[in-house]
Amino acid sequence: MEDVVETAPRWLEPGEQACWRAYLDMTAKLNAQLNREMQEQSGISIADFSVLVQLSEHVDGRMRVLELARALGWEKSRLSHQLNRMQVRGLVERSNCNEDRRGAFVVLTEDGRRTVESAAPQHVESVRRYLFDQLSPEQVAALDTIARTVTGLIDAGCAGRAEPCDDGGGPESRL
Amino acid sequence: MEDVVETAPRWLEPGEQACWRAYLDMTAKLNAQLNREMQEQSGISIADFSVLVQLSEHVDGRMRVLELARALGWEKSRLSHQLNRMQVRGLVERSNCNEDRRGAFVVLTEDGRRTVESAAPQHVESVRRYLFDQLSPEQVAALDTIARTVTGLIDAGCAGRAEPCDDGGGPESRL
DNA sequence: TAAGATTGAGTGTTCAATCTTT
DNA sequence: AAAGATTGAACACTCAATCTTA
Repeated sequence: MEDVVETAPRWLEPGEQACWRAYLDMTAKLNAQLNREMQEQSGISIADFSVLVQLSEHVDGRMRVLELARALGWEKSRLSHQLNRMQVRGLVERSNCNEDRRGAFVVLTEDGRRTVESAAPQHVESVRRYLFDQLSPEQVAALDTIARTVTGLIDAGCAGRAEPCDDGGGPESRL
Repeated sequence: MEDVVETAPRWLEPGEQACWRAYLDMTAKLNAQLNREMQEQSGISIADFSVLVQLSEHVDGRMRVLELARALGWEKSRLSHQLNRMQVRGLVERSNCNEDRRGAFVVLTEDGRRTVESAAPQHVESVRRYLFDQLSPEQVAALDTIARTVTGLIDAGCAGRAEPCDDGGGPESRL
């Protein structure tokens, strides 16, 4: 009756299982910790900081919204909401784009620039303390490789929308 | 005059910088992708799933709220809100604890059990596809070591801070 | 019609305050 | 008072719908 192909699930190996739990734990706690410290030290969130960093790395602290969204890898609506909150707090301003009236610019305010310049060194200290001070060069290289592999795979499958291409799960990987 | 200890900020090395950006990118995208697939395939979020998995690993699918919070490493208020939403959707129920009237039990419903049992194999497939199928055993080991190092450090420092630093998670669990 | 961007509703997360029982 | 748990408000993220200009 049940013609459903009910393949016996391939669970993770014990080592993989442990690694996955450890990974989840690390990302959750590191993220929470960095956010907490950023909030305490500079009064902004990591998301705020990410936006400010991008802007501060551009001439005049000025960027097109879509350009910013792409640089951050964020959805445009997320960025729009984020910019609203930041605008209310005086960290950024918006201005019109004359070449393409559909578009808009985001501009760093003086306050925004001061904030990011004070937050950056402290944030680097945190990242160093929790991560890079703890890792050997080999571990840094390994983490970098892993991260690029995973990100590359997701980016490749996400061409436009979800529905990842199921390749049958064979050992033939794109790498 | 020089009361302000203005140490020149020690920026990250280029390699560290690249690694950090790659790491942020990976965690954001992997998390988003896994959530998307879970939602599409099983109609629940990763957070829902985590709760269901914990409950399903206990006798009678029954746990004290605080026990559950510790197992997940979540703040109690976050869990409480989460349980409210899940209760509305019929995935869990609450019941009183007779030994300690302050406490409460969370219980898996039939629907909750069916949901987690159907979601688990698919989720494992996703995790395998995006992570473990891509990594060598050495990379898995490296990631595990890195994760434990970082988590351990944060847990150690968190003495005066947040809630529980749990680990020692179940030896025999699926995720 | 499509591109650039914003809005609103629904959902998730955090912090502080609250309530009950020990 | 402390422990177990819930609540409300503020903030953050996602999806779909919308608005304006190209």
